[in-house]
Amino acid sequence: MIVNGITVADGATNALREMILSGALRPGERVHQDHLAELLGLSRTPLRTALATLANDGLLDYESNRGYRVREFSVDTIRSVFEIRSVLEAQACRIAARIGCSNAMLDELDALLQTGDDILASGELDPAALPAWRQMNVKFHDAIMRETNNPLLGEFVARTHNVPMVSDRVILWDDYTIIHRSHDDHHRIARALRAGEGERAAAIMNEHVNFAGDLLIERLRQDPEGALQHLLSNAASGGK
Amino acid sequence: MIVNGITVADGATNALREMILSGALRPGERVHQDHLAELLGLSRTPLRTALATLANDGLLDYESNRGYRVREFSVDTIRSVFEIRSVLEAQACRIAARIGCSNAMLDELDALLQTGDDILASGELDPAALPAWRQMNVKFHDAIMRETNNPLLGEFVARTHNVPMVSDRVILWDDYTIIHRSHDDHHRIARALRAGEGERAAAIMNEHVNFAGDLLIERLRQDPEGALQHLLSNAASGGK
DNA sequence: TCTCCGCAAAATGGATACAATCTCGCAGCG
DNA sequence: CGCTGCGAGATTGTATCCATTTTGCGGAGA
Repeated sequence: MIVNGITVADGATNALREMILSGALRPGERVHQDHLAELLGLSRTPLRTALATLANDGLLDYESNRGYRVREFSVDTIRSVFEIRSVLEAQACRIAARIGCSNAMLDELDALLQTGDDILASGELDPAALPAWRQMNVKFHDAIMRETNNPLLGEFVARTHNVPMVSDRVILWDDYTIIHRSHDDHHRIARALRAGEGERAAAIMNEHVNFAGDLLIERLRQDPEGALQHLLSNAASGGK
Repeated sequence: MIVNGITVADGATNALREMILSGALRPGERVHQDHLAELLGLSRTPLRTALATLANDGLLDYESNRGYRVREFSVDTIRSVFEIRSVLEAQACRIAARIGCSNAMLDELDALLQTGDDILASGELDPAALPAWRQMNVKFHDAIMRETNNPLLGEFVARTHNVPMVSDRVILWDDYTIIHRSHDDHHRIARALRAGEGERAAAIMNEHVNFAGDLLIERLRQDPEGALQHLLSNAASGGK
């Protein structure tokens, strides 16, 4: 769905999304319409529109006459979403290769690869470089997605980002080796796409996304509360 | 999103979905709130809730202060959705095989296969048997989906059904050879799942769904108007 | 005749009021 | 002592009203 941030309801939608992703509204918590409307300084009508939107996005659960609650995402659910994202992004590689990537797109990938190389050149992970890295990463995946000429595919992947912590805005920025390997995946994916090797690019992309999921879940298991808080604030600060 | 059809808004959502899928509201047509509210016998408030829901489902387009229009789906878009459905359902096979299918589920698949065999036993396609076939087909795909213990996967596949004619409720019921082959796919998928051969089941499922898409698109190209009208009424009569 | 401006009608967005439903505690009974 | 049923408060669902924006027609001027 196209969002034009002109109406009050759209503003409320964005505000609520941030509140949920940032943890201001806790998973499982019930959403009081009167209370929230007063907090946001609007009436219940646009608020309800926003709530319906977020429920359809999968961030809220709804039950008749019992209102909305913030959806709870188990670790299993997060794993599930990575499984979905991995096959969708892999399919994007197949389609892009089949159609044939444009030179403009391949050049854009090269520029993004260079950006990543520069960030990693120092041999260590500078926390200050995280936002730039995140932006590079999002653009890289977006560029492939756009090249498919399959807007639905992009829509579906965007939906996976509605699950907290699955977004490619969330990066585990603490292990140089892992990040370096991840960027090496980017290099190999770009090379495969340039060569028209769709299945090869798809295979790399599939593992690329799946491993990110495995890593995230491992961290969540090791330190559920700490990792969760850190990652949520990480995501919230990366607003699009 | 869970829909419990208790409220007026939920009823309006379902009514509108049928109107769109059945073609009562034509693609590109503008949706007048006052007019529709009167037609459905309710006020604009629940109607607007329903419109917002369907817009998020992707059946309507929305623009601020200019209301809703019925979304137009090109043939390319339909092709795109089959590409998405094929990889998602294939992934469902992988997951189900990895986890290991329960005996209850395998028995259910066997019963559904038998139902299909019985319908095909006559050696020709009886139009009267279409609803039973459609039900069998939906249940077969659903059973695999449920076995993944990945509710998100089912949610995502359900979203693909919001695109007219992509739903597995829509069957091209005119070529015995093709239907027979399709059911043979079902047999092979079930056998592979029983044997724990996830990748094999996934490969068959992928082709199974993709071919259905190719077939549908070929028909749409041959006789755009006729096939479209026939299939839409086909889908509308198959309400869940 | 064409274009542009402006106003009026229509349609949407939002606020408020009212109805229906649920929640939860308390009292009465077994 | 625990369970059931009732009722008041809280909360959600719907209707109606008003404000804002869009749209389209018509007239004035070039």
